[in-house]
Amino acid sequence: MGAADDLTTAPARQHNPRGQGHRLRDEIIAGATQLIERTGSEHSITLRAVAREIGIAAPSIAPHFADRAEIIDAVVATELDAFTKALHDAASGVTDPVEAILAACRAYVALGRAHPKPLPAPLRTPLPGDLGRRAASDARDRARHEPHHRAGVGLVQGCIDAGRSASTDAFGDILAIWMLLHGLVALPTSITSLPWPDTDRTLTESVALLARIQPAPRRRTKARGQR
Amino acid sequence: MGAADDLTTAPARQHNPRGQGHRLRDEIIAGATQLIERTGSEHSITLRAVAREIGIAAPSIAPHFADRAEIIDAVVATELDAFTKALHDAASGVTDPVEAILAACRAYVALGRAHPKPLPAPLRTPLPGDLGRRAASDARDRARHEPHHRAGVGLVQGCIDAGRSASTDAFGDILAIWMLLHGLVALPTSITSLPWPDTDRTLTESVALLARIQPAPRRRTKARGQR
DNA sequence: TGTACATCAGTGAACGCGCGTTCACTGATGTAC
DNA sequence: TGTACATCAGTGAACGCGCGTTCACTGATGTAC
Repeated sequence: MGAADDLTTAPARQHNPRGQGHRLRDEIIAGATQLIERTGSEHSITLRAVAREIGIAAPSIAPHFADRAEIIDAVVATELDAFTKALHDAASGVTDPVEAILAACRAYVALGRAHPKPLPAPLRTPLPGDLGRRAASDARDRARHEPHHRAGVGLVQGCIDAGRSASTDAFGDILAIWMLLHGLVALPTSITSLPWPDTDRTLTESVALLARIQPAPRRRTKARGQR
Repeated sequence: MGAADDLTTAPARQHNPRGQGHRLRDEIIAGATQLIERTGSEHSITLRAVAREIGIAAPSIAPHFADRAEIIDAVVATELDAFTKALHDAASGVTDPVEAILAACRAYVALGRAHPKPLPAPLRTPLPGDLGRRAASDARDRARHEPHHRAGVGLVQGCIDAGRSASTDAFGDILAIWMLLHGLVALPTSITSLPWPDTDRTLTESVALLARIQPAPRRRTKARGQR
């Protein structure tokens, strides 16, 4: 065991500075996310596997997470934050209210499909399996999902206010749209043998129906080629 | 180890008759289904657990199933058959075409929700995780899902033929409805903290929209209080 | 300014457990002669 | 009609593996005196 070994073997991770132990928590979440993305399944999340992934000893996880469910929960929470932000960004630059809601819906589907099959799309099967059981902390769960729900209500309301939607229940209609989007992400991915129609066409048409979009803008002085 | 033990301990299962070894296969599927229903997760399917459930030795499974994925696959196939049949039954007695499609949709959601959370609703997350990988035998996968898809096309077509639907694409429209139903089953179950609207109302309204159901029946001599 | 000590951050060997798989086997039943 | 043998259906002990968890520890850094 000469000095050479210190160079070839993993050099015994240097500790985080005092009071900064929580930094490891973020590394654990990042490692778990990588693991899910690489293997395509949250099955692969075990304490030992995550520890291996980021090069620490398995017991070092204990101070930060009680069990694998807590780690997965943290991954989901992180992804959901990014997801909510991406949805917001997708719609925020768009002035036409119908185009805005469609842009958000397209972003939803794109994000959902970008993730590997089983878990990490926060939407795919939002809180699966045993996780669902422990994440039952309803207040937190709600705090996670309400932001994009509220944003969705706003998008439908925008169409109503502009006279582009006949909806009288923005609250309920956006949930129906959400259900459709969930299926639009999940079904063609898992049942690959059926001849699913073009995603964007389905999305555009079906969202328009569920949002009760009206064909004519109703505004008198609609500029035509104005874009 | 007297004769009394033969009565109190499990009496060393008597073999199936010669040539009937395949009977055990059905027992294994039934045991696995029970296990999933009881634990609420296909995680609980292990060769040993299934063997325990039906009182056989673990190696006895090997001749019938190569691994746990094959067992889960068989459970899904069995459930899908029952599911397709239930959908058919739900709609077959109904003469009004709009009511028929709604009845099938209600049956879909009821069946989906009747099953424990994660797997066994064949629809919930149809072919999850590692299963998806191995069930890639596309021809079989298609043979499983095409029957209820075709039935769905027929239901929409029935509405079109009766002048109750403005749909020009029964094929695509039923798929959009399927996506909605998938979300209607999955989302309120997994995200319990949001104030989901009444399921039946959402279903009735949204399916009518996606199937492009027209408000007026168009038939001249519509009987009013006829039931 | 020193120095002893407490605390923090993390290690590494060892454990018991359930898992899938192997291997030699048992006992009933059909079949060849 | 007997009898030896092959086959089928399934058993039970043993294995090696990865897992979560325990336990005593190490070494750096801040703090009290």
